[in-house]
Amino acid sequence: MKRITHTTIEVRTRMAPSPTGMLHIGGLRTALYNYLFAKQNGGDFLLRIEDTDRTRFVPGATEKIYEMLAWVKLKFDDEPIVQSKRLEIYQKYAQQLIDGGHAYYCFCTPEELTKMREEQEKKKLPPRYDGRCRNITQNEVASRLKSNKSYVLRLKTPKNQTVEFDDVVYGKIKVNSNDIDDQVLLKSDGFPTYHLAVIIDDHEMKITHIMRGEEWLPSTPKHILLYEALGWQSPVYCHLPNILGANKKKLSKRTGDVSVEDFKNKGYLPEALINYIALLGWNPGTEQEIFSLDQLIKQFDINKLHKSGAIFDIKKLNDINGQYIRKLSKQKITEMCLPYLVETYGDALQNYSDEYIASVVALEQERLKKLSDITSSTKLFFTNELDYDAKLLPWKKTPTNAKETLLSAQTVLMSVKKWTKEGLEETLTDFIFHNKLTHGEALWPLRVALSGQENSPGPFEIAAVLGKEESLKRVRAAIDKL
RNA sequence: GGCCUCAUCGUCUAAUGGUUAGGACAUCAGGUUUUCAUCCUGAAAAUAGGGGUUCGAUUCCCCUUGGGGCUACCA
Repeated sequence: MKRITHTTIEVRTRMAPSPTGMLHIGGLRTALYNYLFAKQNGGDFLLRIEDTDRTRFVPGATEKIYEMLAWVKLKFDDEPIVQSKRLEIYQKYAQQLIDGGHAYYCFCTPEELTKMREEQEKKKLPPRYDGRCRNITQNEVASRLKSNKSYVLRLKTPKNQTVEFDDVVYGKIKVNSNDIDDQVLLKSDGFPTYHLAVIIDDHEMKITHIMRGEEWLPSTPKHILLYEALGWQSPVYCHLPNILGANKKKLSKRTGDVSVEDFKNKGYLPEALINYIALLGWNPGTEQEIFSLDQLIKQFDINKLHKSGAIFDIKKLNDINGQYIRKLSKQKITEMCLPYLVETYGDALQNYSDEYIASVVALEQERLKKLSDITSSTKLFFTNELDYDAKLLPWKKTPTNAKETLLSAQTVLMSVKKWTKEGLEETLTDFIFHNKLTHGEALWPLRVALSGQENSPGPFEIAAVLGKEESLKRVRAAIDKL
């Protein structure tokens, strides 16, 4: 296996998405590893938009990719390369391949090709181009071109030759060239296929290390052949195992959220997402699990990349995201939760002060797995009327005392001078002590009275946020229910 | 089908010839003088199977099984 030790040349990596949809988690991790490796070696991380398939092009997708990269703070160097603007370059090298006898014109129609494959399938042969256009004479080619026949360019795969390369994660890989198809290089619309474009661009961009998904592993021998045909030195290959869904298949829309934007919208922090996906296929070998981007740059080790695919586990992401959320300052977390609150409560939010909203958010901070959770747990703070079942009020251990304790608690509350969490706690524990009550029988009904919920923050916290008037109003309403 | 490839708790993983196979998430139990959450403690939980090599295999080799990827004028 190829081990990357120190690099004497400048490291240049790239991310090469195709604008056919949203940037997804797998693509982000590939980008991250490329970024980390480049940056830890003081190199460049480049971006290339692979838009050679006009039929799958999605308007706006490129912009989304930029937006998501910016969100996770993965900065790329230089201007992005856009493949659709480089057709002459691909055509120039394609000609070079033809001249060198490494590529040939193929005039087969799509119908012919389907028919060919059907026959191969019937005979249980591997579906592959049978090379029928391989030996068309130059004169014949010239005359067909003159009559404007539609054509593609195919790789002239050498026969019975071993193609081998050394992958950083998978080690030595050998393939017999007989198993390599005569891949189409230039499509009939004049656009290159991935295989042609990728080697030309990587060469011209001076990419030194290619880290890409393992789905490219089988086509790498084709790329090696092309590098040899053009007389170029091939970069270092480093194929990354796929990120898997719960079904152990490549993560896809069917397994749940895969687009980075979905995670952003749900309130995952970019730092947490980056932290988590960095761990999907790599770890430093220590017990550290929380990493900033800078720490990842320092500690990432291309030689410690795993071979097998990791299942994306939302529970673990939630845990890490929760840890990041808990570290946020009160001001920051409030800012970040505000859009979700506005979306849920709309204009009603106008009735509450900034301080009030901030203290509500602060109360929920340690409970949040993701920012969007803020909406479901804060209803009790943004309503005038609590709607709950009176059966919730009595404490399970002393169910008969609810009304009585609430009544006396009410009296005590009315006398509280320092209406703060601490003040309330002091007064009420005092009250509990003097009346020989247990905490549960006094605090459970009070907490339910204030929250209307089975689960909520504690009564002191809620009352402090709500204020004296609203708190007493709720206690009175609870007493009326009993 | 063919080619490539992978295999440690449910999940992410540590341990590359000698460990009671470690950690984290999730789960369960207990504690933190009310619930939830946080925090703390504890429990249960894995080397796919079979052959070798070796004094000794999670670790090296082979086979089997199982999984994944690719097999387009898509990337």
